[in-house]
Amino acid sequence: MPSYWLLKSEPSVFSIDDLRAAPSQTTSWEGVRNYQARNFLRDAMRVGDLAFFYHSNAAPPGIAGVVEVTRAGYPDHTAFDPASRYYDPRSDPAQPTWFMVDVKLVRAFPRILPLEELKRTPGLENMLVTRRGARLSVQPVTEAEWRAVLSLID
DNA sequence: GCCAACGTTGGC
DNA sequence: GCCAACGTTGGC
Repeated sequence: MPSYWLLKSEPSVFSIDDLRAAPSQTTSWEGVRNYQARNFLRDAMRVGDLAFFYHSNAAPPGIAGVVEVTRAGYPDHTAFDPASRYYDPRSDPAQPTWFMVDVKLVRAFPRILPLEELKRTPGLENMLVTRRGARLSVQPVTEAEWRAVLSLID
């Protein structure tokens, strides 16, 4: 059984359209610099897991589609690159602090599912992304929540 | 652009 | 180990 996740990205940085245009519609999910989110990337996400692609800092913010994990956690090399916006000199290549996964586009929704709609959907009251102040950029999603979200589209 | 909520840092 | 200060996230 796959596990379910939600991955946040600012579309001005990397949107679902950018993923659609990427080679093999696949990208590395780099730049996560939060320990709780890192732990999910490093320890929990498995090949075949599915994730919602969430547009944060967008108008409107919301879920844009679905991606699949195609490579499990491995060191985020952007932390070692001084030219990268994600550079972290404290991450030691011999014992990396930060990790990433690879994800491939499964589907872009025909419309963005706005956060506001998620918030008033029965069954999503406890979904992390609908909770105020939930800043975590990699979030677990329950199977019931996963289905409830998809029922808004399909 | 504002600002509340949150995570991290660092002095003690 | 506490906690105030600071920086960041992200909705609005």
